[in-house]
Amino acid sequence: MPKLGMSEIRRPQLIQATMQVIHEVGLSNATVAMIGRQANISPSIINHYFGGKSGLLEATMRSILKDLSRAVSERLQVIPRHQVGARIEAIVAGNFDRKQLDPKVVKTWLAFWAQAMHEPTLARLQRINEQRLLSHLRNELKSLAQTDQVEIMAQAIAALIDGIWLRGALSPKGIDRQMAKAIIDDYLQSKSIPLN
Amino acid sequence: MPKLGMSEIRRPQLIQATMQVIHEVGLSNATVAMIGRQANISPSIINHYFGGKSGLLEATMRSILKDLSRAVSERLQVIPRHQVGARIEAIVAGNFDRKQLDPKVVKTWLAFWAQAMHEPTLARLQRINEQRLLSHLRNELKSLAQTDQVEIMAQAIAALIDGIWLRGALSPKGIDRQMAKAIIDDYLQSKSIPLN
Amino acid sequence: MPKLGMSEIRRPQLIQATMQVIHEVGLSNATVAMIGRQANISPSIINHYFGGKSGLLEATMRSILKDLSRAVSERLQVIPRHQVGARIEAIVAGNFDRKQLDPKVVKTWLAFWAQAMHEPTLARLQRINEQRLLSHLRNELKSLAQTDQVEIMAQAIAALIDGIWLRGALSPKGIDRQMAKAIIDDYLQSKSIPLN
Amino acid sequence: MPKLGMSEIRRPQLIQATMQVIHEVGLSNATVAMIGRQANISPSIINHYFGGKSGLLEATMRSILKDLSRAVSERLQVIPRHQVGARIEAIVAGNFDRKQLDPKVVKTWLAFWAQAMHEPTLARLQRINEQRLLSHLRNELKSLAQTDQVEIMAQAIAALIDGIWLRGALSPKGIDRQMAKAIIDDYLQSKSIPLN
DNA sequence: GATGAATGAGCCTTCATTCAT
DNA sequence: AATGAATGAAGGCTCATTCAT
Repeated sequence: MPKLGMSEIRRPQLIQATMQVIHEVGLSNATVAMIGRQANISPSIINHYFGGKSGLLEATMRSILKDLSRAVSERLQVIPRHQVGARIEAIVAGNFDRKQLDPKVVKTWLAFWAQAMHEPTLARLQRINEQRLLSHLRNELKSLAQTDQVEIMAQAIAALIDGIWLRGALSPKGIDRQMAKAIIDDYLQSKSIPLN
Repeated sequence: MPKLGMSEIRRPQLIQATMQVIHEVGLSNATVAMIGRQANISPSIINHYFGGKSGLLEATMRSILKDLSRAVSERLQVIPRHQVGARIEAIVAGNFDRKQLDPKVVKTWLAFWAQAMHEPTLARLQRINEQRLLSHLRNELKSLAQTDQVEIMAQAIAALIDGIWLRGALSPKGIDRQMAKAIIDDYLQSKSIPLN
Repeated sequence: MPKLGMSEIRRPQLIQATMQVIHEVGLSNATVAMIGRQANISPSIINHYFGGKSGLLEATMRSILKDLSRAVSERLQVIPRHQVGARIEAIVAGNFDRKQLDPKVVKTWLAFWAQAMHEPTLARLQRINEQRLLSHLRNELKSLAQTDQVEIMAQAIAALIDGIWLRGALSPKGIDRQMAKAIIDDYLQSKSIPLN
Repeated sequence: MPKLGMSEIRRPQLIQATMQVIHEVGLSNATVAMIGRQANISPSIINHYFGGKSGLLEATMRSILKDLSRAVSERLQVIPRHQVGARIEAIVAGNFDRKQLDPKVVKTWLAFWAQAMHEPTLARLQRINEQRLLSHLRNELKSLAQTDQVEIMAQAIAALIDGIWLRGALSPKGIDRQMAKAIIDDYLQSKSIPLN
């Protein structure tokens, strides 16, 4: 966790460097030295401010999660409460925001997931994120159906988002934003949710 | 890839040990020595037969993929061609086969995905698997709708399967097989696909 | 030292294989497995018959030394005792016998020397060879000069032989047999030794 | 090759330690750990600065070659151009400089030669040295004889130097500096080169 | 605050050798 | 006589981390 006092210019540089290196060689092959070199920062300082390699990954993920959260919030803010379909589309769009599709970010997500299974700190981070999406969706859906259906639909949409994202991440073609929207809109229509 | 000649008794032991160790400490912390100890096998022989740590992961994933493939095939075999809904349910059920939900297997999958982004051999393995699911689904759906819809539905079901699987994997509660079936059946009903 | 009983066909094969592998990768990188493969012989048998890697090098050098010894003897036998110049030339020619110039043999010699400094068994072998050349030369020269001069000339000729051989071995052009003869003949002439 | 920045005190220590260990157990048995221990330096730092074991050998040989080169140059500098015999004696003496006769150095030379046949970097080093001696000698001799004779004499003296050196290195008595001088002076006299 | 020198722990891998067949 | 499976020991090297400047 970032001690205050670290130059606020260098922090984002370091986080970008972390993602870049993970992009190039993977988390397990990434070394503190590589990351430092990428950011033109001495490796020692990474230890000093982030308390080691895993602290750096945590900070990096916090940054990505914040971006994700903002991408969703911004889109929701401009859509009235009662336009449920549009609001769900906004949530989806936020999850497929351009920043989240950057290959660097994509690879960092995957590395994060694999690592989160073995580091409690990361696991907590992951759980919060997982629940946030669900709760956003439940929130929108609760006016449209009864509890059981709400739960199923929320889980379905969340699964669609994550599933499309994952399959795209693993495919050489990358994540197709249009396709994602088409698939989920189609689902919403099947469920008679008007998109406005 | 496993040279022939390795005792056919020890191979599966070694693969189980690999998954067990990945389960316990994660792929990046897993050492050949740990795996050897777990299987009561000298680390040297692992290198001899699998050509190193990454060869071992590859062999392990091939084994998991074969299990997955069989889990689907077996279920499909007993359902007539024309019962499309049931066949899709069979595909889904195969993907949520008990073996695939074992935490050891789940963690190995995640490690595999993260690693596949940086090792071509693993990437190829991953791509084959990704396509196999899609092609199974397209095959079933093509008698029900026109091409465009088939594609969207196939992608949706694939995404639901992977998304539910992933979210379950990352959740402390694990993967809920009933829930998975409920969500996907609900989707099929929305699409007016009879489940027989 | 070769236990009797080893197939007399395989022994020379193994020695050839040893030199071949030393030629290709050097002694320190040569492994028993490589040598076995080269000779189509299981590595275990090398241990069985030669008592390990160093025993194999010893046997190989014994074989080379025997060849060298024979190359000299054969040439001396056909030259009358009193034709001292010609006999010295014969000794020189034997040391530059075609077999001794084979790159495989050359590299094995160098490896042997380096190793001999640290293995008594090899050192003894080396010492015998070193003395044999000197004593051959002293033998021929003693009728031509007085003791002091004999010693100096014997040492000089021995040094010329070994020096030319060594410099050639280390040069990319290899050992030049004609040049060797020219240099040493020139030396003998300077010393007024008639070549007949 | 040595990255700059390594403490200039420790570099020579490390090179001495390398020779010492080669002296004791030979190059192939020498381990980075042994050398580090000998110099009171952690093995890791050797890799850091020399890029591995072979880099260390290279640095060590460069150091020995520099000593050799200086030993010759110093002696040549104090002898007038026209005293050819004395200058050749100086070259010889430089090659038999006390430092070069140290058993540690002798064994390192032998190890170097054997290794140079299989490592291009070392081979280049070796070739430069081989040519330097010849060109020194040709330079001195060219005023005394015609081209053909010059070449033969240069090769002869070079061979005598290396041959005496090698035979001494391999002999339990070591290299005899007086004997070396006697043999080569004798050769020069036979060739009517005045020693002044 | 920042750096680079230094380290020690540990991992992958190789290999000579042994053993059961 | 011969083999190939198996092992234990060890080596080179990498890397996160610490320390003195």
